[in-house]
This record gives sequence, structure tokens and C-alpha cells, in this order.
Amino acid sequence: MGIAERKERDKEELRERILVAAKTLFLEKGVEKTSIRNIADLIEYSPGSIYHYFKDKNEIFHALHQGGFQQLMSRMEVIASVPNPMERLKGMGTIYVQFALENPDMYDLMFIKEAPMDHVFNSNDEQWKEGFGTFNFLRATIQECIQNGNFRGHEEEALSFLVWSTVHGMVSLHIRRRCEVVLAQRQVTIVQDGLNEFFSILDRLSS
Amino acid sequence: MGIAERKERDKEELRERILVAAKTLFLEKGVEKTSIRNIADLIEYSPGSIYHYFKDKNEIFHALHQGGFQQLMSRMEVIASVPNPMERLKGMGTIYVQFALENPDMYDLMFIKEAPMDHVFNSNDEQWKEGFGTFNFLRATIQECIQNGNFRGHEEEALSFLVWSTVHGMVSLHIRRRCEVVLAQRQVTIVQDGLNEFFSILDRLSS
DNA sequence: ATTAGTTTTTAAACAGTGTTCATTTATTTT
DNA sequence: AAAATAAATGAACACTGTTTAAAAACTAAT
Repeated sequence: MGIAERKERDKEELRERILVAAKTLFLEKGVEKTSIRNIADLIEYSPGSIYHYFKDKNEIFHALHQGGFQQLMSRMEVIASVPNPMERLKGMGTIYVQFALENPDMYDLMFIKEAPMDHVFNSNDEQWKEGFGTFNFLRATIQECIQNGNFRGHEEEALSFLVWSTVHGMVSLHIRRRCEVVLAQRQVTIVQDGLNEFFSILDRLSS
Repeated sequence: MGIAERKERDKEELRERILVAAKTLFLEKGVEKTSIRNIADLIEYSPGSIYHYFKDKNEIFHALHQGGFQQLMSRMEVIASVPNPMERLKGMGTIYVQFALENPDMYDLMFIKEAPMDHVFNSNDEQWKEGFGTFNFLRATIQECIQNGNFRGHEEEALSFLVWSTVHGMVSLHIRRRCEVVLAQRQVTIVQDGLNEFFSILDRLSS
């Protein structure tokens, strides 16, 4: 009676092949410019067969980004043990920007794309709870900074939002290609340079 | 010989009607999901006729994009006369956030929406100097701040990008509703609170 | 007023898209 | 081997941006 199991494995394997092909093409030409036919061509199946494994194109992308928040969170956990909260805060910024620039499509879906947020909030969505966790990690770190005497006079939640906004602003302007118009000659380094300016400001605030 | 002038006016009027229809649909359903046929239907012309007034769909977006920058720029010009560059910088932040929150759809179109940026970048001459204008105004103000002894050790362009990113980050997280889940109880005030935290930091950097 | 010339508008066509579905093909169970 | 089930197909539908030859509308000259 191992046949059903083998079929289940086969089905899962094809599902995985679709995801791998989709991810390859998404990263290569972008999500919008990748067609179902492109994916089907790459795995040498008919376009229709893909709809046996995924409801629509969105579900393919959804499946791909599913681990997005988990990935980001697990990256953050690497520096959770850094004792100095200011150093940890800067490390978080670096990791956040790195994650966004290395996975622009994922980041786009997680933080930029127009999405039915009500639905995300209502359904016990694992992904956003992870996002909630990431923000709480930031907030806890900033609270520690305040307790250590940094950011005197600042309010923890609003400051956390400001810090989040700063790194989000830089990477989202980059991802949505708004730097190109205004910073043509240094669009490659501008996010890193901006982040360094930010760190420089943080240092000045803590001394 | 007023015929040529009248025809010119008629042509300009239809061009304007196309832009109004396009703006309506872009803000309503997004650039990507608005088709030339949608625009043509709304103004009760054939799809092909639109190509007599605009080279392609990108050029329609470009025209609207440009108009948005002019609006923002004219708001900025109101405080161009403020002598203290630090005060002017804060005023610019206030105006920027105000513009974004009062015209979220237009802001979305200008700074967040997935849109063909190649066209904006490639168009030469005076037109994209307008788009440049707002950022250059920011850069000039920050340069003045540096000359006045503020932001010592900072690089003008990267710092300008950082400041832009900060305000953009706050309003874009708000517009794309990423605050709601994480800051459920103060989503109305969080952008203003974050901006005040930012101003507080700027003040601390200048003293 | 008629003709000629110019401009504007149109409809059809091309090559592409996401998605659906009846039909065919392959596999498993009886 | 036959019946039942599952999977894959390819054609079709309704779209998309864009091009283009033909038609219509309008102006200018005779």
C-alpha cells in the first residue's frame, strides 16, 4: 500500500518543481513579467497543469514567500545574543537592509505590495505574526537602549516606528526604483551610504 | 485664421481628457491594472486614438507623475523663504507628510506604486528637472545646515537620502497599512508621533 | 461648390497575458 | 482485461499593449 504515498510524493515533487521554476523566473525577470506559460515551459508541462497544484499565480508567489517572515526572524535571532542593545540595534538594521536587498520580491510582498490586510489580520496568519515578532524584537531592543540611558526623552513605540520607517524607507525607495531618477550615479551604494549615515546619527545620540 | 488655434485647443482638451480619465483609473485600480481600452472607454474614444496623443502607456503615467511633483514642489516653495535651514528642513518634513496624508493616492502613484521608471529616467531636459526639484531643494537645505555647522561629519547627498527615506518610510507604511497590525491602538497618530521623534532627533543633532 | 489635401479616428490584427474546462492520456484498482 | 480514478493537455475565453491600413472628418484651394 505504498502507492498512495508514492503518488503523494510525486505530486509534492512536481509542486516543488513548479515553485523552483517560478522562483528562478521571478528572480530573473520579475514576478509581473513571468507568465504561467513561462513556468510551464521551464518544467516542460502544459500551462493548465499548474492550476492542479496552485489556485492561481498569486498562490505560487504566496507559497514562495511563506517563509519570508520566518527567514527574516531567523536572521534576526542570530544577533539576539549581542549584549549591547545599541550594537544590536545597528545589527538589526544591517540585517534588515541586507534581507530586503537580497530578496527584493519577498520584501516587496511583505511590506510594500497592496495586500488585503484585513484578511491577514483576521485569519490567524502565521506570516504576519512573525512580522509582529520582528517589530516586537525591535521595540524590546530600543526599550533596552532607553533603559541604558540612550534616546533620553524619546518614546519607545514612536521611536521604534521611526527606526523601522527609516530602513523601510531606504529599501522601498530602492526596490520601487525611486532613487534612480534622483541619484543616478550612485544608486548602487546609496542605501548602504544612507544606512551608515543612520548609524552615525545613532552613535551621536548615544554618546 | 483662428482655426489652427481652435484645433490646437481641441487637441489639448482631448489630451487633458485622456489624462483625467487615466488619473481616475490609475488611482482607482492602479497603473498596471488600467488598460488603454479602459481609458478609451471612459472618454468614449477608440483605443488607437490615444496613441495620437501619447506615445505609449508609460508617457501617460509620466505626465501624471510630473504633475504630482509640481504640486508637491509648489507646496515646498511656500517655506523656501524661511531663513534658518534647520527650521526649513523641519517645515519640509511637515509639508511632505501633510501632502502624503492628504493625497495618499497621488503619493502612492508618485513614490510607491510599481510603475515604469525607465521612462522617467530616460526623458531628458527640463521635464525631469522638475522631478529633481524637490529632492534638490532638500539637498540644498541640508547643505546649508552643514555649512551652518549642523550635521558635522555627514555627507550631504547620503544624508538627504536618509531624511527623505525617513519621512517616506513613515507615510508609505501608513498608506500601505502596515502599521495597523503592529500599532493597532495608535495608527492615527503614529505618523505624527514618529515625525515629532524625528524632529527631536534633528534638534539634538544641531545643538 | 467641388476637389484635393490634411488631420483625426477607427476597427482589425498581432502577439502576448491569466485562467478555465472538456477531452485525452496515464495509472491504479477491480 | 475492464472499469475507475487521477493527471495532463491544448484549445478556448477574455483580456492586455501596440501597430496600421482604411475610413471619416475637416480645412484649404480652385
